[in-house]
Amino acid sequence: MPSPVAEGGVDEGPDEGPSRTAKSEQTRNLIVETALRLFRENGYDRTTMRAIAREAGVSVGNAYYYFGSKEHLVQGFYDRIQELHHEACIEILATEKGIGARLRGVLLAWLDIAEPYHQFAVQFFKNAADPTSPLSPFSEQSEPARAASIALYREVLAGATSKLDPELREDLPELMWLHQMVVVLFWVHDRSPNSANTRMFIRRSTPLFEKLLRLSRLRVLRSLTREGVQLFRDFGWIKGKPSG
Amino acid sequence: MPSPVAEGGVDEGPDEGPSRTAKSEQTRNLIVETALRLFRENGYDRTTMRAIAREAGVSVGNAYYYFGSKEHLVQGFYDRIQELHHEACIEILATEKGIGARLRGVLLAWLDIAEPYHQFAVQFFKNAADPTSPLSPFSEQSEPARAASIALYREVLAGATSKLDPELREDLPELMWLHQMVVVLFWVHDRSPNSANTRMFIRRSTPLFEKLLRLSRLRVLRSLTREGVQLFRDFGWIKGKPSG
DNA sequence: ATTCGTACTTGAACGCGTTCAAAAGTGGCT
DNA sequence: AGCCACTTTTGAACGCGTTCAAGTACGAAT
Repeated sequence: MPSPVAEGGVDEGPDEGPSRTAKSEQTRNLIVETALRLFRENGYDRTTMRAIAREAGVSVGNAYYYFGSKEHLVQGFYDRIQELHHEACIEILATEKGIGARLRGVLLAWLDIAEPYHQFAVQFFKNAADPTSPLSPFSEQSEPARAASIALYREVLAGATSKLDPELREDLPELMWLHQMVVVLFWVHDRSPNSANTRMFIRRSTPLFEKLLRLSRLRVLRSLTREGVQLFRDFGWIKGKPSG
Repeated sequence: MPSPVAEGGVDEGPDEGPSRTAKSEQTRNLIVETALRLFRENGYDRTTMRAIAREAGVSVGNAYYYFGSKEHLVQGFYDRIQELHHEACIEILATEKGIGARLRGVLLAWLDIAEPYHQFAVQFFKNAADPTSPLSPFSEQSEPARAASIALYREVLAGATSKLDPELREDLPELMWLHQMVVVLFWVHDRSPNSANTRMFIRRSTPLFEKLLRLSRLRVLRSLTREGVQLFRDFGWIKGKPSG
């Protein structure tokens, strides 16, 4: 499927791992597919690198040639989820028009897609808490995935009919992404069947969120809102210019 | 220092690990002290169980007799911090009277105490994100430490002179504990010298918190506040009765 | 003093993630 | 063909956390 690279052979690939010839791409995919299947079937901890290599028909060392560590295989999980989620959101955003409903739909869609990996997600979320890990959603390596996700929330906002504080509107997509990180944290801890609790949490918290947005336009709350947003900016959680 | 247990010899100790004779208590302490020292000096990852055992003058197996795993040694870190923090807070709470100042003092005191373990804290926070780990601050095993911490925030609130929504007041200590978890998460990610960013974050967010508390008494915000608090209750994050 | 039961201690061994020197494949050049 | 530089693949070996069958120490009972 992927067209072979026509360059001289220098490993100047923009992303991680060795250069991408057709052959190596094939092996690479074989390994990550096998790994994700085993993760789904047996969980992350019980899946050994030796088992992944055996099932894929390669040697352990070969897996490490393409992926720096067992954790790096999890990046495949990110990418897969991202892609499926984006597809699923297209039709949701085409139908729903209220900001609350759009947000709710997007979050619930994520849940549906991530559900098969629930038990395995516990392990992957350990990395998220480690700022030194390239797998942290805050890391530089995760920037593309993060940007794509924030762009999605920009669409959520763009198509919504509700009136909003224009100053807040600018920063909302990034705040919504942070909010999703909270939802994911909730989900990881959720042991109820089919993550019913997380779904209930989304259904109940999104109307509150909508109400909060409406109230933020009130005069009494204006200064609080601004100071709050400025705090987020100054610490680099969202991109707006610092107050300095 | 600890009085020997005078019982028949059945291992019915209320907390984890084997029974506590004077001898075993000594060995246990020796191991955890050595571990914490090495964690401080070399970080968590670079400290091996073999090194801990060697430095303590015992065998590896002996360390595992007292502590179920390397992670369990981290519980010693929790306990140590807890104790020092409580001591430090006594005089702070005796002098400061405003709710914002009290909260700020308590949080900054925690930072001062935890600072020597900063690099090691990254590792320990991985466990916090894992709900299946007994080391998670949300786990059953951490209940005593969590209760002690919440009691501290009850004191923070009790001695404060500010007027508050009485309904909110009841649940505030637990909400403040959740807030501290957020501060810790921030701190773990903070790479600035002497955690200056976290200190700045505390200094700027506590006044906002105070302002938010005052505003919560306004009529327009009442229903939002109630629904928000009820959400926290229904999902068991704080102890108030569910709305069922 | 001997025995007995329990508390404590040992260190070799296991399975894991990971590394690395060396082998095998691949394609362009003469 | 033969050589060369490079990419890809191999699997034994390393160090780690952890386990466990076997040992030792010690107070109480005989």
